[in-house]
Amino acid sequence: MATSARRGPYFCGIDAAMDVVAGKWKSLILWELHNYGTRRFAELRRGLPGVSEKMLIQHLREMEEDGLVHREVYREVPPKVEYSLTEHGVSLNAALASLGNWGTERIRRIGAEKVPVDVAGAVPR
Amino acid sequence: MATSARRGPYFCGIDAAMDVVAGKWKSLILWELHNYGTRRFAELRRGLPGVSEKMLIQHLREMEEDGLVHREVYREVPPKVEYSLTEHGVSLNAALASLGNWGTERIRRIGAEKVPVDVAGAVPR
DNA sequence: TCAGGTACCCACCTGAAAGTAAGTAGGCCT
DNA sequence: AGGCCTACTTACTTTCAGGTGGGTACCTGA
Repeated sequence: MATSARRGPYFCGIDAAMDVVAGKWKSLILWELHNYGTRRFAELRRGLPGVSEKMLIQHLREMEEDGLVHREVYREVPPKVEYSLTEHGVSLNAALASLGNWGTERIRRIGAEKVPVDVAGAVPR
Repeated sequence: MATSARRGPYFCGIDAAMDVVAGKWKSLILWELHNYGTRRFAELRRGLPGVSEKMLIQHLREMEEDGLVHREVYREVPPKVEYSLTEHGVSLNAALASLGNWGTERIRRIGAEKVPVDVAGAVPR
């Protein structure tokens, strides 16, 4: 995979969507950016407990290539970079909502443990 | 992972749902079973071009453990096993619909290639 | 008689995803 | 003077999903 954009061929729409959200942290990044609107690199890192810098960067770059995430660089010292969702990122997040509901229901059903991620003002899904 | 049921801990609902659909062929299996209602092992294998027997079995077993798929064994010779979706499998499939639409839109947008899988009477999503 | 169908199980191998740990460059705080 | 902050990059290692190719037991049709 490296850094090149994933581009099929796909069996179906699910396949194409999964290709873009596949990655240990991508749906969480989407969720985090959705909740905060815009986040700096270090904020995201702190918001996703357990993510490594390498994986966070890699996922963000891929999501940028896939047109889900916008990356705004401020040429300052110390460096400042802000990430936010693009229109496509927002719509993908919306499309994930029903899946999130299903998953929440499953967690309740099987009584799985849930990692508490305190996202201020976030509505659990 | 092996064959044990995945059971978190999860960050959120998306996480829990992804855990269950993660796997190269799972969403296709869901789709296939949804279209045909009930399918035998060899029918599924032929319906998913490229899948190996090992992966198909492995995925079916995991989906059975996760309560998505029902496995009906007919003690005959030659052996006959029928797979179908459970209530949870059906609802998961429904929850995947909006994601499928998003993916289809993405395929159109980036002009990705689509592997033609001819599922008789199937509505592409 | 022997290939081909049924639904699997098993051991081994590979490639890609993810983890680990280090380095970079300039500024701020103590 | 030394450590921490920013946002990364690079190299090396580990892990594991998935692929490959074999075997099982029984029956059917050529």
